[in-house]
Amino acid sequence: MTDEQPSHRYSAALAGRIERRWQDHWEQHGTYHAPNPVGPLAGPVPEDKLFVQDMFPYPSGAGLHVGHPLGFIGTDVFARYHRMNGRNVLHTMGFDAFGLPAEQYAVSTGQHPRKTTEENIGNYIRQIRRLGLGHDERRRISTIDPEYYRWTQWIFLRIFNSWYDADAGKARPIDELVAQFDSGERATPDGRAWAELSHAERQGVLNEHRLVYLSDAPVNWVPGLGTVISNEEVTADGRSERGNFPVFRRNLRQWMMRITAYADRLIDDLDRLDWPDKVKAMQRNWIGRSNGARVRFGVGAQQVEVFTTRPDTLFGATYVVLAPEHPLVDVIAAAAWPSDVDSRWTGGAADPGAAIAAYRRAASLKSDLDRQENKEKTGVFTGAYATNPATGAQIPVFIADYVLMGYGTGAIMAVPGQDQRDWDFATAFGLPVVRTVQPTAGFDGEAFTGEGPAINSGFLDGLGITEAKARIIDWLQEQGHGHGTIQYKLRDWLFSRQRYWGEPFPVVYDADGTAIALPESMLPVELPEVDDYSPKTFDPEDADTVPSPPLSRATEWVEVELDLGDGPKTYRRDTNTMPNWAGSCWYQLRYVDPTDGARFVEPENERYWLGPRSPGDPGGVDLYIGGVEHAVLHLLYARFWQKVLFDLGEVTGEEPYRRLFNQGFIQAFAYTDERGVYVDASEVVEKDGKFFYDGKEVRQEYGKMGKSLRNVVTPDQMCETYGADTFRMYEMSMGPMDVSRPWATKDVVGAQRFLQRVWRNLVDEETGALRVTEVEPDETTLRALHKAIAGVHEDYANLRYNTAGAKLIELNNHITKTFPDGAPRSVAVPLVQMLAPLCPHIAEELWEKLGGVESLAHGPFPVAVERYLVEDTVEYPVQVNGKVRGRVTVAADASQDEVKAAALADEKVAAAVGGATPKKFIVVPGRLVNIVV
RNA sequence: GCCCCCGUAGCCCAACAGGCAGAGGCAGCCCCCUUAAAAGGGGUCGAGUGCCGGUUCGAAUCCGGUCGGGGGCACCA
Repeated sequence: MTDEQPSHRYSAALAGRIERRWQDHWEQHGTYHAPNPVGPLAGPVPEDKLFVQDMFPYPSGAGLHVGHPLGFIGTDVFARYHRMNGRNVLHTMGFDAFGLPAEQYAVSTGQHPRKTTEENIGNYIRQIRRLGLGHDERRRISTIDPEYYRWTQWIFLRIFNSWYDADAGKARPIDELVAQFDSGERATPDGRAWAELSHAERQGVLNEHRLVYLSDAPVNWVPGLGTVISNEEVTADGRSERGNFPVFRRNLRQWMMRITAYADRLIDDLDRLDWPDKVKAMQRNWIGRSNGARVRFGVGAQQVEVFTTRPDTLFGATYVVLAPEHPLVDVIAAAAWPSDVDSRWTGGAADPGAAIAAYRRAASLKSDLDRQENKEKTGVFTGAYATNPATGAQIPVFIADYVLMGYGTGAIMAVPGQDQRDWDFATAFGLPVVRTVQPTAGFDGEAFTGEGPAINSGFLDGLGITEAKARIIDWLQEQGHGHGTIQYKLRDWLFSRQRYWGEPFPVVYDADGTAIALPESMLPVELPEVDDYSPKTFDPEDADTVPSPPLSRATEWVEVELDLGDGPKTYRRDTNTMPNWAGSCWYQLRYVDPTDGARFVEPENERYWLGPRSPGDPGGVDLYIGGVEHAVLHLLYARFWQKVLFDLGEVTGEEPYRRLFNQGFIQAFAYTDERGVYVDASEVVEKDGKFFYDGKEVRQEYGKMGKSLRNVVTPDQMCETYGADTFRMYEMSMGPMDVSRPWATKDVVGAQRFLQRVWRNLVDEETGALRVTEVEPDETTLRALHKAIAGVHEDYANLRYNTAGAKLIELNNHITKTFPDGAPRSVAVPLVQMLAPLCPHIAEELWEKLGGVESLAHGPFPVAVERYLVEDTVEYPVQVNGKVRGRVTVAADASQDEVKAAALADEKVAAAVGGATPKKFIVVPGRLVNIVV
């Protein structure tokens, strides 16, 4: 039983006592407080700083499972390593605490979401504190704190009061645009003088330029959630990421952020970031920049403009297709079919008008999912013909739902010879195919999309695709038929939600319905108390519903009398709230200056922690760790805000996160019984490769850790059973940080045994007394030690904690074997120091026992002595024709000839060579010898 | 369908820039301590790197193909 264990063995109970003690000590002494250059947190600051950040956690009511802290511990080890080496390290953690779960919980219980959210935060802090994370707890922030969201609102207003000057390539204050209109430097849309426009008219004009604007464009309406969502929150199959409800495109008046103005910079600046290629690729793909041309096709008196990335194929355009919703469809549609109309083109209708109406009706009944699953090409002829500007040919104009209104111009020129979709449509409708690129020999496919010389293309013939594109664009411009252009998939960011638990907009509407930004002095606009937190939700399938936000029912709050400069008047507040991403768009800036009441961040502090460090450096957090699931959403929005703030001179960094690292996921096995019901995974036992629960065989699955799979393991359980240091050591030993892997509780004991051995090498398990000796370690030990020091330095700096841990185990195993009477002090000390980033509590305890007076948090960290890293002698394996035949040991500085001589002198090698003259003699210095005969 | 990443002992993982396939942990096996037990101590076994081919004196590593797993995008003109 445990009471028979030596009383000072490093058990879970002892570890727990040590850990609590040091957690209290660190908190009381502010051990992890990082000084700022100026302001309330000012202190002496070394030039060498490091800002390490975890992705903003949402404080879920379920608490942490062992997968969550992987990244948190990873950043902590990195921060501790650098802190011990003398850098000023900023590491903390706050909470992204607005969001749907708290609101839904509030709806079902009637409790204020603030209450449950704060309780969850309290529990979260308790859990992460127990892990020994070295956070500067003065810098904890929470997005729901009015002192935080006042600045979220403030940034919103800065963006609202800005426009994008495409000529300057940056955002500028809206006043400067007003000045341009006022002076006549820039013409108003209808040519009237600025002074002649009414207030509402002026605001209407500015709305077209503001970086935040009100839009009536189609948005993603989710009746099942009662709110609209952004494009990024819609899944590939046209449903809401949250709740998996159907999404409908509806025209609703909503706030939009003009992120498209930054499309080029958001793509181009990816090259300046130290990010995983995968994430960069996802962002590039999402922004979707493609170079091409807009080409105008005459249709009667009208012009239909199409977008194409292959203007070089213009000579092969044999028909034109408009999206069914395209506004010109009704204008150009012929009154009657031509006499010889192909029966496949009419949809069985009597005339084009009827065919179009029927086709549109059918298309509107199809969900996005239907459209994607069924790739059979459908469409109807409009009865109209367009003129191909290159060939002069009259080509039919169709409508078809494979052309999307939302991309490009909503119209295409169809080139079946070079585009498979057009080929499919042409085949179904009996349309001609003209190849304009010579397919490679032996090509037997349909549309040819590869590289080749132009054919059937008049003055383009013989040119490669790139030259042909350039030539035709020049020609289109000369002839006035079109121009080269760049197209993006990225759309503006829908920025309003019909929810309660989010940041209110700092905007009111006057009697004309014009949006007016509140002055800074009126911030924060606080959330009002309401009786019912729920947005009105609807039948998820009912598209004909309109949002009804909870704030609209807070009538006393909505109707407000304010003096905005021209006397007290009644205004209406905006009843939307900001999306959940708003708070996380700028939180690294607030970590830097969490208590600043005068500014969102003091410029000097921003420059120190987040500014560029060298010419061309975009600035930003030095290491940002989180899951890859935010590759597009959060990371794109945050980059956008940062760039706006940079343009406006509010910050010096052009990018928020200089270096990004995606940690892997910890997954876990789950088990189902014969009914397919999940059973408690912790009760399952393995026998001969089969799994049993309660004596009955169960089936093993593998997946995310979660309540529904009944396979959750919590850090609390691990701390209880093994201690936080053991848990940290194990998580970091499981593999490289970026690799996903299965959780295995049974393996944790390995980490605990290691710490027990370290403890035992330094401390008498019976008495608790230090058993470190003053003996001088032998040469072999010193070599092992310094090799470990050199390796551990490199591993920590490169996030290779698994190998760093292995090197520490190796060194400790050496001590165990070599010094049964206790570790020599000169080895024990660096061992403890090197252990500290991974297992800070036990390291502090041992450091104190060794006589350390100051916490080990700020070092020292051992430095390897070069002399012990170079070997005196080297053992070379000697290969003959690639097979190892013998080994020779020579002096490390032996010349190649000496190595050769030694190799040939070896009996076994000589036998293998057999007296033949070597054809080749390879000596890889320090590595091996290979003799080719 | 297109793009990206990954396949090394029973399991999790190492291997600098191509150079003896093994650092570390779990499990297994043996021994010690123990009335007994293990979250104790000591020791030990174990793969030729998914498969096929190429380059090379030499390939886990580079190249081509193939199979398997994971992820992203998907009628974006």
